[in-house]
Amino acid sequence: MSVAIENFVKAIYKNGKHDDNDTKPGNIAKKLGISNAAATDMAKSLANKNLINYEKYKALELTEEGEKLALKVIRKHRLWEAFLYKTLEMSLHEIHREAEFLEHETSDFLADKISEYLGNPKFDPHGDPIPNADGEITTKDNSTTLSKTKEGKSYIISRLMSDDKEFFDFCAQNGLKYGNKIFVSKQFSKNKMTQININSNTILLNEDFTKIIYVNEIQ
Amino acid sequence: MSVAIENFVKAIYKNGKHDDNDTKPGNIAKKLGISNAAATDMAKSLANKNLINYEKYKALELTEEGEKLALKVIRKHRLWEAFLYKTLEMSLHEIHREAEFLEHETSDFLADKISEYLGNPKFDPHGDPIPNADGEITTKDNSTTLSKTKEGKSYIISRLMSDDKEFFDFCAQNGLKYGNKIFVSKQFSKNKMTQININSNTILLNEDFTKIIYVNEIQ
DNA sequence: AATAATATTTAAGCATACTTAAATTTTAAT
DNA sequence: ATTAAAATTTAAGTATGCTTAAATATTATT
Ligand SMILES: [Mn+2]
Ligand SMILES: [Mn+2]
Ligand SMILES: [Mn+2]
Ligand SMILES: [Mn+2]
Repeated sequence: MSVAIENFVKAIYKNGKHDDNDTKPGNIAKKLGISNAAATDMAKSLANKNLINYEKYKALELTEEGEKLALKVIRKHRLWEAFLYKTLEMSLHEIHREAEFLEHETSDFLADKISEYLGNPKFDPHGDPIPNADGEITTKDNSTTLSKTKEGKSYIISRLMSDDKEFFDFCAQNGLKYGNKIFVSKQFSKNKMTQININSNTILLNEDFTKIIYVNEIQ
Repeated sequence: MSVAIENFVKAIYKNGKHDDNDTKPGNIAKKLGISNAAATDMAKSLANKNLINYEKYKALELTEEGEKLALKVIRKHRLWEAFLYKTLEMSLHEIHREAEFLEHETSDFLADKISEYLGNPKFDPHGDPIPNADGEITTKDNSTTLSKTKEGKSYIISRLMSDDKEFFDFCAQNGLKYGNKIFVSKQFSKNKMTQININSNTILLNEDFTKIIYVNEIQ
């Protein structure tokens, strides 16, 4: 399958996960930076290949086969991120940028080799789950966003959901990293801002960031 | 530059190295598995982009710019081979197969990271030289093929020039590896077969193999 | 030097993945 | 329920990178 097709089914899969964002052609088009007309064309072509179900004017739905392909691409993406992060010590932003291309030129064989080398990790360096070779994700996810946490509790960072360089730079500078511990000292004005303590520093985060940082409460 | 273009200039560069194989469209076409007509089309298009000089019915010649691009692709290819060979312990055949695709989706930044990780190696696991970031190859190559060696002398393997799985499998099984030492015990019938000793085994190689195994004499 | 064989180029056509502009349908607002 | 706004689809067209078949030029053979 071509790069265009792989990016397309991946975009449908990701948009489909969060029902706020839907999978109508226009949204996929926006995500991929192509015209709406191109998205409609591609939708028809993918329906022909049995990768999606397409009904005029309706949201796009992946078939089982389509979802499998999407998960394969996502698996390769996240394995690359984990591999480059570990071996070459690249930043969260850099690994994502490279993985976006490498994901399409990686044999299943190589993906498995990388996975094995890393000890078959279940999560990538952003905390995103890595599908296994059969396209299954073992997501027992009971994490919440930082914006929903309670004052006076401690949490472990479980996921940094973004692909923005500025955000990742900020995280790196302030020790906001997958697996690190933070303490929520105050929630301001109906959770529009969150004050946390980390590494004996106090930092104040606004909603833009607290909504993409996922955490698990420490019992 | 597209994958098609990168493979094309790389093929011209490689065919141009050994004047037995020339760089006329037909030979490039054969190497890439495309029609002669497609090769002519591409030649015109590359001339337009100033990557080659094209004159009807003549051999194709890379411009300085074209050669730079070819060397960049070759650099990435060989860095990938070295990186995968080291980290994932893949075979010579496997690393080549993967590198053939990865070479086109690797930023200069990532290539430099890989190079640095490996200690800026000058040769890949086949013994092929790796161009540096400026596209320079430091090839002070005084190696000869095994077919030209003399009885009773010892040599170090410096290069395995092939992309054939059977050959590499044979090499792996018999300790024929970049950097390993061999002793030439006999040359048969005008060097059509060569008998060598390696790891206390005696093996007899015919010309198909002795012409793609390069060695340096041990003084 | 003429002829046959081989290689290259031209021509016409196709699939993919895009574009913009116009037509149509859906959705939202009055 | 009409109407206006927004999204989707259709239509027409483009660039890339291929194909096969025919025309043309080069190279090899006699
Ligand atoms: Mn990513
Ligand atoms: Mn991608
Ligand atoms: Mn190789
Ligand atoms: Mn290649």
